[in-house]
Amino acid sequence: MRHKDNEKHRKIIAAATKVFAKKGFYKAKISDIAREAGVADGTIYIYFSHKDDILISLFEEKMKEVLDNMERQTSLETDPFAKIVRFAFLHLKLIEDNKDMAEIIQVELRQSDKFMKDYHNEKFAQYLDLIGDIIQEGKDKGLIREDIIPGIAKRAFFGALDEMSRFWVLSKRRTYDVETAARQISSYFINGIKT
Amino acid sequence: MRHKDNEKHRKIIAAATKVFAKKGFYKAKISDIAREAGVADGTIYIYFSHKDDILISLFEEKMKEVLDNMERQTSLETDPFAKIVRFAFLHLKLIEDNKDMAEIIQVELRQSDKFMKDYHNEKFAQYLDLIGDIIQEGKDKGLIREDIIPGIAKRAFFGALDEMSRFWVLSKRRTYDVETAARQISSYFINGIKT
Amino acid sequence: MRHKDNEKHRKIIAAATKVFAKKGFYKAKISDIAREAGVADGTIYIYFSHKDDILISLFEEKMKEVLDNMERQTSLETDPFAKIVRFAFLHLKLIEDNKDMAEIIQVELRQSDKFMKDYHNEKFAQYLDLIGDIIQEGKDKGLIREDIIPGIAKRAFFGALDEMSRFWVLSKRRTYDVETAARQISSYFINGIKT
Amino acid sequence: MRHKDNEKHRKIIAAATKVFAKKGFYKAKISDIAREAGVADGTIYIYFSHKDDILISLFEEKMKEVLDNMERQTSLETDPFAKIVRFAFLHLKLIEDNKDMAEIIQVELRQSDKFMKDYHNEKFAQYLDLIGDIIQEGKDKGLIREDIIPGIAKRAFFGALDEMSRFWVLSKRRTYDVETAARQISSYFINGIKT
DNA sequence: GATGAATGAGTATTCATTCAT
DNA sequence: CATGAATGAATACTCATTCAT
Repeated sequence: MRHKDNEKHRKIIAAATKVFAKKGFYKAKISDIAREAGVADGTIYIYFSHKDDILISLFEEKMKEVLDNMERQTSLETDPFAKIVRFAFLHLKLIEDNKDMAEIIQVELRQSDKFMKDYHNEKFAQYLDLIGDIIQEGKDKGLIREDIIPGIAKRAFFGALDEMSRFWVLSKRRTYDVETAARQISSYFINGIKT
Repeated sequence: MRHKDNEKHRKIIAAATKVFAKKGFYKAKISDIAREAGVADGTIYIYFSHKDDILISLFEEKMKEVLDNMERQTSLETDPFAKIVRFAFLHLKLIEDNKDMAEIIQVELRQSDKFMKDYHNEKFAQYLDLIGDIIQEGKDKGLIREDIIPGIAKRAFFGALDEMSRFWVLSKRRTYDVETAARQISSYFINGIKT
Repeated sequence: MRHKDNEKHRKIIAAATKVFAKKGFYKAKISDIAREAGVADGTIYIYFSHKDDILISLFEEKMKEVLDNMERQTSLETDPFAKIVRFAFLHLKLIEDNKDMAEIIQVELRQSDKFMKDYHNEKFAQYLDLIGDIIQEGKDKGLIREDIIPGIAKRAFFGALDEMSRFWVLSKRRTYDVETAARQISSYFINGIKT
Repeated sequence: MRHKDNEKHRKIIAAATKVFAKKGFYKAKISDIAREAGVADGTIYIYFSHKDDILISLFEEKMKEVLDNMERQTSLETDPFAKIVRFAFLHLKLIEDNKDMAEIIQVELRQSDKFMKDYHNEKFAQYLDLIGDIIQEGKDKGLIREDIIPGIAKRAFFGALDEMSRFWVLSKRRTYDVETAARQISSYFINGIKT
């Protein structure tokens, strides 16, 4: 009955996304998620072993999707700078289109013990490395200054985008439009590191 | 008995800083903090009305200190770009010198309901505005491009620094030294926005 | 699983009756009641929302039973004076047969905030009105003096019986037998108000 | 410094009367009483050894006064029935004039462990015996029926008055005036027991 | 697989009482 | 005597997790 399994699993993840975003991880009760998903409390433990697991699964599934998508999209461009511009736009667009998810990643995820302590955040490292690879490519092509350290630069660029999205998530409104913010931030970065 | 009051208050804040950083806000028990501070559980409630209050007090006191210090230090420079370099260095140095505090601000603070919901984070806005004011000054002096939007740029710069410090806090090691990171990040930013 | 529900509910009420009578409302711990009922502490909160709710439920259930019984029994007599004699006897007999319950109603019930403040004691008013109605009936039939005020008389009669039972409850012994006390008290009252 | 002692003692008793009546014994905090009395918390423990002691002292002092007064007043009458009428009136008048005190005696006193368990309520027994003595006197004079049992009759009469005052205390209003209630209740009783 | 009643460990907060000043 | 800061024992209630049906 594989089909049915996936169906329940999906419904629980969807319900948890809603409930975590609304109440926060610690305040969200398993029974809230169960009610929202239309299943019994105990059913959740057939698909997830702990409360933390729901949060982590939710994060991993979404991150896999995001990673795949971002990889595909940036590879459509050949110019490293064009890749950077596209990355900025897609990242901020993603936040805009997935407010609940964004709030969970920005705020709630950090409240899970298991996530913060036991979980080596590989997916996030891969996401950062997408930027690192673009920068390295730029350096190889002589487009980016030799003294730029990719390990710092990728974090600086990601941090700039992330702070923008944190602002949007917490202020519950978008002061600047996605395109403007993406263009500004990628322009600082590109001008900042180009040869 | 004013002296004694401040003494206890200080000891509790210091103990809480340690315990929150080690265990996280939700997992930290009042009795842990009391033991660490060398007082009885009940004594904590003479100085703070709730568990949340300890966290918020801790944040406000530190932020006031940081703000005052950062304001004083940046005003020693006259060139806006020199101010930016100094800001980056001081910010990262501060994180390095206050690991516990940094971890609390990065991670734990967001777990306090009262903090996230009822508290308008004025101190943080003022901190960001220190950067915003430098950028505006640079634009006024013709050193920074006219099209740069300070509301986005200040967040991009802060975010770049913050992501670097988050990396340090979470990885529990400093891969790059403070001076290198500060120089890199401020160079991206300055080159990125200068005329 | 309706049967099981009622079973647990009943067991908790029975345990609470015992514990409240022995220790008093404030001193009775939820865990005492749980142990006595043979359930976990948390189980109590499946059936009752607060500690006060146990006390109030306990009171209401017993009062309903008492009221129904008293109404049925007094209606078996046609003579108002015979009704009064029977009321006195049944009231004191009830106390004798339900020492724990009587002590709770006499003493503990008043320690519940919710009971004293938010709860309009309708059941007790109905109980008093059983006496009031008998007196009115007696007046209508010309058996009781015209100047008798039912609102005072019903309280005087109930108070006389209640003081007797308070004495029994607090002294932990019955100095006079139920029948003697009932006959004495109803005789004072009947002779006192008859035409 | 005897005079000063009595002064503080008196102030604390007065404050406690107010606070117990308003909040109830369990909810009244020592610090509430201290504030109301204008002394420090610790000062209360110079004059009383426990919280219960305040309640018990308060009760004893008032009862002594009441007993003395009631004894003096009833001895002014020679006719036992006139004594009964006067007793009823004085008792209800006392309640009316000392609402706070009455509420404490009716309700709060029973919340003190020490009072209910360790304290043999001698003063109250003496108060009841005032009625018992009057009834015995009436029997000796041939005014009251031989079959009347004073131990039951005194409680019936006191209970009638007490229920009336409980009604007044709890309903926070006086539905009938003191004189009417006293006349009614003593008339039931006198007619009920006279030869 | 699904249910949901039952479990019981876990903790912030209160407040009577003490005692150094 | 008076103070009031400090103490720390005491407890109702929550909720993740289990397991008999």
